[in-house]
Amino acid sequence: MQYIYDFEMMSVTVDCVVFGLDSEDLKVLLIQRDPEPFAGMWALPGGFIRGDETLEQAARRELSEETSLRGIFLEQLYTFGEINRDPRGRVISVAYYALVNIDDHKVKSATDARNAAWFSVVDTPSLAFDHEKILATALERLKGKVRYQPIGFELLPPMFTLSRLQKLYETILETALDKRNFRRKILAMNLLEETDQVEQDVAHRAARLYRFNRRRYSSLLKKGFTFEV
Amino acid sequence: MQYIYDFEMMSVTVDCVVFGLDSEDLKVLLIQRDPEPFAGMWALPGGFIRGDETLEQAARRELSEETSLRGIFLEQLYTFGEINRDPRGRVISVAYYALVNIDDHKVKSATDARNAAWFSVVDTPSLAFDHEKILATALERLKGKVRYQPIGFELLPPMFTLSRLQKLYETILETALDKRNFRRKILAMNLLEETDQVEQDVAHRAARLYRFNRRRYSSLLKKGFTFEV
DNA sequence: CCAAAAGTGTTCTCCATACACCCATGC
DNA sequence: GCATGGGTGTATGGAGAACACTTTTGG
Repeated sequence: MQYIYDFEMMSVTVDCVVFGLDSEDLKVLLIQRDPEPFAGMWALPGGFIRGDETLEQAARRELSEETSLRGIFLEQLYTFGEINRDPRGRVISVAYYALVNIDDHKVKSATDARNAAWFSVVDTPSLAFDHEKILATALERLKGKVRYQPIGFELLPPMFTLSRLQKLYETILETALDKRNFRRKILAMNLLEETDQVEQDVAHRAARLYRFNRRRYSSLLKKGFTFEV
Repeated sequence: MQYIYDFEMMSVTVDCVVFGLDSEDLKVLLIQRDPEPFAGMWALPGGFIRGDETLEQAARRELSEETSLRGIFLEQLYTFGEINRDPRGRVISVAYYALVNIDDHKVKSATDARNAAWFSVVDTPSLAFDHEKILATALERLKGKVRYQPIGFELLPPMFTLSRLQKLYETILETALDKRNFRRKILAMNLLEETDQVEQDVAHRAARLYRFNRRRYSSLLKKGFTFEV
């Protein structure tokens, strides 16, 4: 069977917006491009999709090759298809966004990338292609989604304090939250498990550590529960 | 500049899920395919993207060619890239969904399509390619989005009764709503303009017609207002 | 003992919900 | 005059928002 003509072919890439969170702010992982075009410039990790891999497989492969990240939260964001978004010709890009616990992932660069580094999302260098637009779209999506789905936990280690979680929402949503109200609301959802451990090496009273219970979330989902911060 | 190799090229299509609403239920617009593969089968309107058009332009062109629809609400849905989703080879599809006032659009078929027709979303024939999956994704998106953004109005004529609007939400969300509470809530948002007209040709008391005020919505948006049904 | 963050209850307001009857119109 | 949907108010309960002090720990 052959009904496709050469003139209908184009190139397709994936680009990944990887978010991380440290004690100061929300960060995005960028790589410094080695190949032309835009050699030397900062860009989102990504590359061409191969004929034998799905979109998500391509995104995971590129992440692994360019940043050594594996097994992380990854979700499709949007597909960008402006005609001149790539100087090499007509290239359509399927963008993904990813969330990682930044401490687990002190990244090392590899093929295609000279260098990889975390940048504060409020202070990024200028980016190759239309990657600034992709980043802006990803940020908007993250802000919208984090309130209604329990994806924020992907940015934290498995065990975390309630203050850390609150600060996460305050950072991403750019608002202040009331400590007592936040705790009451988040605990009332019954999605957090209290552990018997506390944070270590702090110069004040150590806070209790909690764990997000995915299992409980899926079962509540079926009963019509909706997460909301 | 030439850095792209032939082996990195693939075909890209757009497919459109067009929703309409009549007095009974939510409908989707399908076309009966003329060309192989899947000749004779029902499918979503769509086709190959050309080198000189953006994704949205391609979607609008295909809609216009295959269904004569123009100037309608259209938004990107998701990109489907399973390896064997198209028997002709590797084809990635960028899906869009559209909302139309079904009465304005008694569709006529044209090129590529033998026939176009509205089907109830709860009773569709089996579809070509992975179009059933695309339709399911679109339905899910519509259900999620209609509650938080005023897109439902796209399915209605410019002037409509409150009962019609309520029925719209009841149909899409598959729930019953309380008439008094619905009216109070929707009117309290201040997004509907009361007109001095009433519906015509009904065998009972004629209901007042309202109009959605887009202008007012954009200005409220800036003040942090969020629509919610 | 001081600095730093942890942890904890109550009040008030507002919004969502539940609920039933009379009215206007066409036939 | 009857069938059909249009149109309207009130009472209750629960959730969100505002708000400040004591406790624990390390240095």
